[in-house]
Amino acid sequence: MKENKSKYAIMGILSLGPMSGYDIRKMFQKAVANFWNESYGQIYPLLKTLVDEGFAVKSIEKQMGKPDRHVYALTDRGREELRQWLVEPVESQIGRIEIALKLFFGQQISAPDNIRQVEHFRETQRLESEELKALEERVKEEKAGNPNLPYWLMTVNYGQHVTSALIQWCDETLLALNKMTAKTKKGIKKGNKKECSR
Amino acid sequence: MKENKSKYAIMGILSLGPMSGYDIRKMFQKAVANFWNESYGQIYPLLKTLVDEGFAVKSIEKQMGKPDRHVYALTDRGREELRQWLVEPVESQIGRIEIALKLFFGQQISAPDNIRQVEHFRETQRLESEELKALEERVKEEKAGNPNLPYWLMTVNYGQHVTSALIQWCDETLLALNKMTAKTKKGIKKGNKKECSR
DNA sequence: TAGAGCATGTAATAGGTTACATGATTAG
DNA sequence: CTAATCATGTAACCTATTACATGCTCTA
Repeated sequence: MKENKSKYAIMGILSLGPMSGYDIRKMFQKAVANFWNESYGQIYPLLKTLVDEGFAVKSIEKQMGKPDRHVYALTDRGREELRQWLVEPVESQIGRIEIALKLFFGQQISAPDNIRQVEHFRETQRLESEELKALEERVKEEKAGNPNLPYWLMTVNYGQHVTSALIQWCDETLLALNKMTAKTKKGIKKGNKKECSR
Repeated sequence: MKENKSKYAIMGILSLGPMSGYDIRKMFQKAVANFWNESYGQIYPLLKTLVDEGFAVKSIEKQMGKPDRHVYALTDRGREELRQWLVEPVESQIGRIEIALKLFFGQQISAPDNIRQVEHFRETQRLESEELKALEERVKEEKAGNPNLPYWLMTVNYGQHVTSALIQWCDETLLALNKMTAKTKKGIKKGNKKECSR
């Protein structure tokens, strides 16, 4: 069980059509950037091993003025290997969530510092949410009729569900943090009712 | 910006009190397992560097029958270093979400295979959700009065928001996948109305 | 003329898991 | 008697990012 996920990610991209390493990178960045990424340092060496294993074939396209394109295409064996991975159930992966880790140690810093932290996180999620909305529109337009479209929209929807859940969590958490500061301040100075509405 | 997160994670655990590497591992497993993890292979070498950098001090507790405990405690400098990290805003990290990647390539496999995949994922989230509920109860009971408690509950809440959002996403996605198969089958045999309610 | 885009790749480094090595005690 | 728990640590290995090296063309 030492499966290399990057290998399958690259094979998956190649299943959409023959591509160069450069193209693959661009694909990662524009289509799946919100849940996956691969760098050249992974892509180029892995393309070589895919060829060695018989999962892909390479052909060279000469271009004028631009460097040659090394175009890779999945073989039948490669497609079969990919399918086998796709049907294998995903096992739960414990991601590293930095905001949660920092908040877990929140007692070490002041309440306003924690609030600042959560507010900043909320903003990143709001931006992400907007990007996903834009991506949804773009992909619906550009890929109308493409048989992959329904699946692609499901992955966008995944991100949308997560971001809105996190924004909600931020709001709840900010409320709780504000209550904590309010309690602390009450003993020092009362009548200090700052706006807590949201 | 080559910050080693594991280092800060370990310092954070040490901020809760002096501990051995063994204790630290246990802490990760029982308190933050749903969003962070560290293996011995990381913990022991990093504890050594923490001492070298002056962020922790080591003392040895002898025990009878059991191996010695190497107990580490944060120094003032260590606590300061930790605080500096805690207030630094988290930058968005693009996690690798395997279920989304597989679904992105869903066209390569059959609709029932995709359904099986999402149903399995849903089940992992349901289990996770139950574990979080149990963790919440346990921590509320065991850590009543502990000043860390409110922060710890916020991190549990994070997980709860995410899991319920994902369960909802699974239901939506399963509905869409079922519609897709229904459409495909309509042309072949009609009157075959399998239950799609949920 | 500077910088972005096209296009390939490698090397150094960092980050992380797993297996291994050791060995006593205790609970089932 | 077996397995788990206590307890430390290292070595081999895998995975991943970043910086580097090269060099042409097109646009601002």
